[in-house]
Amino acid sequence: MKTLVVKPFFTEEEIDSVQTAQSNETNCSLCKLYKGCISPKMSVTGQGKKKILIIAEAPGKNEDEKNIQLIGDAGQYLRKKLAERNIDLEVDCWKTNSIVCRPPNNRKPTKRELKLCKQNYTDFIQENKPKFIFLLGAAAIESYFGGRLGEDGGNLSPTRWRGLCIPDPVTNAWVIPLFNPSYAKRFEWDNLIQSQYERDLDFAVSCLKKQDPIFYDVASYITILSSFKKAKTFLLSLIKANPKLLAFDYETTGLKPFNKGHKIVSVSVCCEPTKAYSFPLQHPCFTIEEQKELMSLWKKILENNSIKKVAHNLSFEDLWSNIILDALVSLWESCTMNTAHILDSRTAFTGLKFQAFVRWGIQNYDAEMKKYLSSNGAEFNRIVEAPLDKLLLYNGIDSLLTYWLYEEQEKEMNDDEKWFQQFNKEGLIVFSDMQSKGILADLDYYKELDKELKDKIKILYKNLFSSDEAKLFKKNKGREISFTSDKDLRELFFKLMKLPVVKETDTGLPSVDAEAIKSLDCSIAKDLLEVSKLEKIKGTYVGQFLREINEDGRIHPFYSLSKTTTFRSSSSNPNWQNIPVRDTEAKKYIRSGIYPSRGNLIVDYDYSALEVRICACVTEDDVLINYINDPTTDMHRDIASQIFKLNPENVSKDLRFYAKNGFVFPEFYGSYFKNCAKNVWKACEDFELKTKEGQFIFDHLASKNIKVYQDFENHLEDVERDFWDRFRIFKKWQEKKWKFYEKNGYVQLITGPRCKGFLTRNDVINYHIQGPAFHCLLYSLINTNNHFIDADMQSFIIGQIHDCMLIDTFPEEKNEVISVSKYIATEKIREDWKWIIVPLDVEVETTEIDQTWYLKTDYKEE
DNA sequence: TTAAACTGCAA
DNA sequence: TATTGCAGTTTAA
Repeated sequence: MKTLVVKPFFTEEEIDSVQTAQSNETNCSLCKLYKGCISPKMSVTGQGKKKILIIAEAPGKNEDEKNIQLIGDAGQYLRKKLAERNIDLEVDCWKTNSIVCRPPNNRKPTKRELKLCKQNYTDFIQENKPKFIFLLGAAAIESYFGGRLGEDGGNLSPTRWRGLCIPDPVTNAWVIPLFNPSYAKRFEWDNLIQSQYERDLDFAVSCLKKQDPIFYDVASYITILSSFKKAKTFLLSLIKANPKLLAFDYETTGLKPFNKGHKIVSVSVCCEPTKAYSFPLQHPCFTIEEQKELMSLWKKILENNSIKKVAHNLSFEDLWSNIILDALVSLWESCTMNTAHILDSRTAFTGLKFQAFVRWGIQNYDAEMKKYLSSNGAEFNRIVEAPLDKLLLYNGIDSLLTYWLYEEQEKEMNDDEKWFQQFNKEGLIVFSDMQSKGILADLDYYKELDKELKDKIKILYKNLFSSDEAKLFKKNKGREISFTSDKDLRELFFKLMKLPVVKETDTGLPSVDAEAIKSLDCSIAKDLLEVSKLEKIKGTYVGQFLREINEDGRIHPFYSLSKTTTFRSSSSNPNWQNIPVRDTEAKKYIRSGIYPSRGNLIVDYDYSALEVRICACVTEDDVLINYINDPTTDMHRDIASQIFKLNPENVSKDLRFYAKNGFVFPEFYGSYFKNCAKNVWKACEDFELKTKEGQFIFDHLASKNIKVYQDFENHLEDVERDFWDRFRIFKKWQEKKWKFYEKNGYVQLITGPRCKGFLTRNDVINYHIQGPAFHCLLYSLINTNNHFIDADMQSFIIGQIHDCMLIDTFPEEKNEVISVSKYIATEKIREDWKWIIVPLDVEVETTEIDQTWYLKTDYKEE
C-alpha cells in the first residue's frame, strides 16, 4: 500500500511566491491596472455545481463593459463547446481570470501582474475547493505553475502542458491546461486547430469522472543505507531474493566517466512500488576496501541475467556501469526516459522531474540537491560535498519514481509502441557501447590548428579594421565596429552604406548571414565571410574537440533516442552529426585529426538515397518504385531534362544535382515551384552551370524561349504540374496522410511510434519518411554490433549519422566487417521488415591503416 | 544570470 | 510555401 499524505494547503514556498505584498489592497496598488478599466477587480462568477474552476487569461473589452467573465466571442465559443459536452459554463463552473482587471488594449498580462493578482483565485480555491481547474492559455498556465518547477518552470507554453490532467497537492484539484479559447476561436477556419481543441476538451471532460487525487509521501518509501554493514547486507539479500526486475539510478561526479577522479557516488534500487533503497558507493564515508566490496556485489547484480533492469536514461547508467565497474549490464528491460518520449514526443517532456510532477503531483524533491548537482560547465559537480542523507534520499526517490513510471508506461503503450520501445532499447545499448569506446583524436593536432586559425583570423581582422567601411562606422558611431555583431553589420551595410536589402530574418530585420553578405556589392565581403567561417571552425569545432578529448585520447559523443519529434537520433557533447563535409577547407581542418584506433582503419558506410527509397515504400507510388527498381532509369536526370529543356543525354552532372536538390527533394517534402525556381535559377547564376556539351545554361534556355526569370518560373509551374501528375499516387498518399492527421491528431510511423502534437502539412509528409529511414540504420547498428560481439570480433562501431555508420576496423576483419554490415543493411533487414518493398543499397568508404578520417576513399571490392 | 534571436554545420 | 537536430555569439532583460 502506498502511504497517503495530507499536505498543508499551501507550502511555505507557495505562500512566499504569492505574497509579494502584505495585503490584497497593496497588491492592487502595486499593479495599478484597476485604475484603467470599467469593471475593476472582477470577482469570480458562476455556480460551480460540478466544482470546475476555469481560469482564463484576462478580462477583454466585452467582459470589462458587462462585468461578466467569458462573455465575449471567445467566451461564447467556449460556452458552446462545453454545452456540446453537457457542461454549462454558468451553472457547472466558476470563472475567473489570471488577472482580474482588463489590461489596456487587451495586451498580454506581465509576469509581475500575474504574480500580484494570483491571490484572488488562490483565496477562492481555499474557500470553495474546486475539484477541477481548467487553465485556459499561456497566462493562466504561467500564473498557476510559474515558479513551481524550478528549471522546468521555464517552459510554460500551452503546447507543452495541454492534454494533461495533473494532480496538484497544493490545491488538491486536478489541473487541466487547455489552449486559450480566443486562440481556438481565431483559428475557427483551421481544421487542425479545431480538431486538436475538440480532442483536448473531450479529454478534459473525460477527466471529470475522476475520484479525488491522492498524494504519496515518497520520502517515506526510501530506506537509506548509510553504513557499510547495512549496504552490504542489503546487496547480499538482493542477490538472494533475485527479484524479477529492478529500477536503479546513480548519482555521479559528472556527465562522463572517462577522466580520472570520476565516481559513482551513490546507487539506489527499487524493486517494488513502496520501497526503494539507496546507499553510498564510491563515497568518502567508506574506505576504499569497503567501496570495492560493495562495487563487486553491485556488479554481480548488474550482470545477473535473470533480473530485468530499468533506468531513466539507460545509456547513462549502462555507460557508467561499464566504465567505472567494468560491468556489462544484463537484461536491460526499459529506458523510462525513452519510453516517455515514445508515449509523447513533445519537447521538454521526458525528464523524470517533469513526469513525476504531471503524473503524481510530486514537485521540488530535488530542491536541496540542485546546487550540488549543477557543474556550471565544469567537469566535476560538487556532489561529494552534499549532506549524505539528503543525497541518498534524493537518489532513492529517483529510482522509486523510475519504477512507478515503468509500471504506468507498460500499461499505456500499444503493441506497435511496445515493439518500437524494445527496438529502441536495443539501439540505446549500442549507443552506450559507442559512447564508451569513443573516437581517437589527435589532441596536439587540434592545439596546433587552434593556434594556426587564431593567427589567420588575426590577419583577416587587421585587414577588416583598416578598411574604409570600418572607418566609416567609426566616424559615424564614435567606436570601433564589431564584425561579429549582427547589429553592427546591419548598421554598417544598410544604414550607413545604404546597400539594398536582399534578405530578411524571421523577425523582418535585414539579414547579415553568409548568403546576404555574399550578394552585397562590398569589398570587405570576402574577408568577412572567410573570417566568420574560420571563427566557426575554431569556436564550434576545434574548441569543442579540445574540451571533449579525454585523457584516453578519445572523443566520446553522446547519442540519444529521446529528443527528436521524428524519432530520429540526436547527438551532443560534441554533436557528431554536424562535422563539416561540404566546405572543403573546413572538412580538411576538422577531419584531419580524427583517426582509427592504433593499427586499425575506419570503415564508413552510407545508405544511398535512403529517404527516396523509404518514400517509395510508404507511398507505394508505382512510378517511384519503378525508378528505384530499374537501374537503367534515372529519375533526377529525367526531371533535369524537363526543367532545363534538354535531351536526357545532354544533362550534365551539375544540372542533375540541382534538379535533385533544388526541385525533386523540395517537392517531395512540400516546397513548391516558386521557391524551387528561385533556388535553381540562382544556382545557374552562381555556378555558371553548363549543359553536357558545354553551352551556358542561360544561352540554352534562351534558345528555348526562357529568357528571364519569370519565364523560368512559369515553366517550372508546368513541370510541377506534370511531376505530380506522374507521381499521382504519392500525391494521393500525402492527401490521405494529412486527412488522417487532421482527424486523429497524430502521425503513425510505419515503424511503430506516433508523432503527436501540432504539425504542419509539411511536417506530416516529412515525418513519415525521416524516422523510418533512420530506423533502417538503427536496425543495422543493432545487428552489426551484435554480430561483432557474437563473433568475438575486435572491430567496433564508433559513430552514426542518420544514414551512415563509422566502424573502427581491425585490419584482418576488414572484409568480414564490410560484407556482414552490407548484408545486414540491405538483405537481412528486408527479411525482417516486409514493408521495405524496394532494394536498399550502401556505399562503402575506408581509410588506410592509421590514416585520418579525412583521407577516406571509396572502397572497391577486392 | 538567462532567454531569445541569429547564424551555421550535418542528414 | 522543405524537415530534423546542436552549439556558438550577441543582445536585452
